[in-house]
Amino acid sequence: MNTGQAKGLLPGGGGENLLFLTDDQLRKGIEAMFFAYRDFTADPDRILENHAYGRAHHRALHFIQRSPGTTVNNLLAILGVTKQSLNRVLRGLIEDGMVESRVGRRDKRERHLHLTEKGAALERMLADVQRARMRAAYRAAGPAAVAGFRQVLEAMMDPERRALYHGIREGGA
Amino acid sequence: MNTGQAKGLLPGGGGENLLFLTDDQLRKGIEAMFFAYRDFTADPDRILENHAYGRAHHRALHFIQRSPGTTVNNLLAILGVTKQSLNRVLRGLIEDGMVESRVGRRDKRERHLHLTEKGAALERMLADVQRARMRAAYRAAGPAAVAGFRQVLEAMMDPERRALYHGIREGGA
DNA sequence: TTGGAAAGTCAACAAGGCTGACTTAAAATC
DNA sequence: GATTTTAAGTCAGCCTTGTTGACTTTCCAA
Repeated sequence: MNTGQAKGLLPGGGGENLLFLTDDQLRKGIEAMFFAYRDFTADPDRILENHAYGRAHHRALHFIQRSPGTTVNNLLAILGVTKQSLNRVLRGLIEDGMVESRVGRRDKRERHLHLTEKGAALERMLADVQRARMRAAYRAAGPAAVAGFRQVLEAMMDPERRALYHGIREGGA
Repeated sequence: MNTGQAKGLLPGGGGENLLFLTDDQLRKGIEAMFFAYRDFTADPDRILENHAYGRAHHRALHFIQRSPGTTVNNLLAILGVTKQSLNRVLRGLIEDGMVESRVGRRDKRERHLHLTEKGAALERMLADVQRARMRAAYRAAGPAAVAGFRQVLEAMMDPERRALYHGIREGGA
């Protein structure tokens, strides 16, 4: 790699300034992702510690809240982990009375996942602190910056993941 | 939480449109971070597998490349892990001839870290694929979006981390 | 009736975090 | 000069969360 693009201006190009594509700018973006992601997860992590849960539990709670009645297979696709890995997490949440697993009505092989009152309360706590940080960042940066933020993140996703990102719905038996 | 802000428009406010601060918009941002970060790390991860290394090794290589001659303590602060955790990773990289650890000239307690030729080559491979994804995303989104992307990520960082993000330099001897 | 899909389980393993305790060497301070 | 502090490194043990592989149960659908 290290294509000519890194130089900034394309000599005969359309005249657009391509300085934002230099290796240095790209590196700053990469480091920003690394640093920001750490702090992005830090607030929920602190709450999870008190409950003997980890980030994996948070993710499960989030997407069950987001799509109540979602099936295990569905969740598997969203989270991108193995059945065994998800099952361990889910088992804990169900045992602790955070998540309810209901046998499907149409297809009895499926299990539809729902948050209990208790689970919804925990999810709300986690979402609140994470949204608080996000809201502060959004407010500080302003609407135009937020639009750009979302655009770049979306462009960074693989096409299949982008489809997931847009099309989380299903569930609901 | 769930302050009135989530409603969108402040009735008596300055007239600015605050729809970008709704809980729904914030949730989309949170999910975008989750999905994008996965794919952001996926390309280097594939390369690392072939070398029996993990993400932790990548991070070490990146920041040593970025600040040649940096000390262990310095790297510790940047990565935000324990000495024991970093040491395990660093030991592997040194044994494999990827990283060189030189006793400090001024302060002989310090060890200054440098990439070897071999280490630099691996780091270049990792950086190349990660930059390629970043470049494609930047190009697709355009310079204005990129500026917003960086602004929001920076606003998401804790102040101390933001200082680190800006002020990685030191090292050098 | 049979094949395949959805879910769940057991076992074993690895990466990469963590804590706590302790050593060595060298610098800094009293 | 003696003492304290700092930088680095090490050993041991633990946890979470990911992995593979093998196997079962249930049930839908061809």
